[in-house]
Amino acid sequence: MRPESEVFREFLIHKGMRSTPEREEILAEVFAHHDHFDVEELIMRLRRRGLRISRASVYRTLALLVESGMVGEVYIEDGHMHYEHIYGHEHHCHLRCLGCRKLIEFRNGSLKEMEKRIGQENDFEIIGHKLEIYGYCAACRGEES
Amino acid sequence: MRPESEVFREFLIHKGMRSTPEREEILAEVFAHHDHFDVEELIMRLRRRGLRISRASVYRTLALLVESGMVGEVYIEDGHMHYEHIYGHEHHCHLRCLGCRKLIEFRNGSLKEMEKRIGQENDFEIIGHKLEIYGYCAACRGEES
DNA sequence: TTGTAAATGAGACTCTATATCATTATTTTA
DNA sequence: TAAAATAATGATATAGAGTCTCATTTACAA
Ligand SMILES: [Mn+2]
Ligand SMILES: [Mn+2]
Ligand SMILES: [Zn+2]
Ligand SMILES: [Zn+2]
Repeated sequence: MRPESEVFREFLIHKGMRSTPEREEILAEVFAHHDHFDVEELIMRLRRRGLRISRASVYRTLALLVESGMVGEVYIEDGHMHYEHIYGHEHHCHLRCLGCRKLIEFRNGSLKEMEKRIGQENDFEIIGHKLEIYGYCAACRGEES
Repeated sequence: MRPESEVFREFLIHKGMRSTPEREEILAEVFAHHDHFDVEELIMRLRRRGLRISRASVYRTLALLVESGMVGEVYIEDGHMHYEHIYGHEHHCHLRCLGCRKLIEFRNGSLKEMEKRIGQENDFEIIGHKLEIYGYCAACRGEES
């Protein structure tokens, strides 16, 4: 698998855009952790590494990463957008606990077939999906009973 | 099936809250159309009916309707929340066209079984799900080729 | 009818995200 | 390499969604 930096640089060049230190640092930080982060958290992580990249550039670069398909948006009912890196990872969906708000990842092969069927039934060319299942995790069920 | 107003009133009473003309009018308007609306649109519809209900009350009442389960939140990448009435309707998911942004509803029986399996595999008590599939509708595919 | 607790409405406020624009950096061209 | 052209950055202003405050009004129950 080709390194993230290379793929991103190619994406930028293809769009007639430039590779900059800021963009490379943000990319590196985004791929340094596997979790669901928000912009504020990302800025903090960059700061901790001694980098003072402006909020505007962080927002702009995240938009580019999403457009490139290397980063995904995660909807968390929290008033602001969250993100996760995707490139190099198998597609997954999210289980959300309504008790502790924890987000659990799970893989789901059978959605592929379902997608195919739904596409045919609705005359739709399907590119992807977002599935979030919500309920209660083991820990939260235990506490209540 | 019991009328919306009755169900909502019961929900309010159960919470120690009061039934008010504003809440009833908002409820009625929400159930007057089957579509995916935002707060601004809802306020406009109320205005057209000669009602001047404050923005704050509309927001507050929508939150109650969502809490009651009669109304669902619809995530549209548009900078603000959208809603749809749910009570009295079979559960459905959304197909979104990346071309014209149209939102198509579809029903999906096989997700029930999938939910069951995923719940067992992840030790999760599943309450519900949100599935959005995105791709290109027939019209948008036609235009391009 | 009266008292009390809750809801409304106007507007201030918060917060996320975007737009603006002067300055700085990168890339191209000569 | 130097100069010109183009794009990106960062500081800050701005926009917009949604929440909060609080004085006034209303619903409900005693
Ligand atoms: Mn994830
Ligand atoms: Mn719908
Ligand atoms: Zn939990
Ligand atoms: Zn379309």
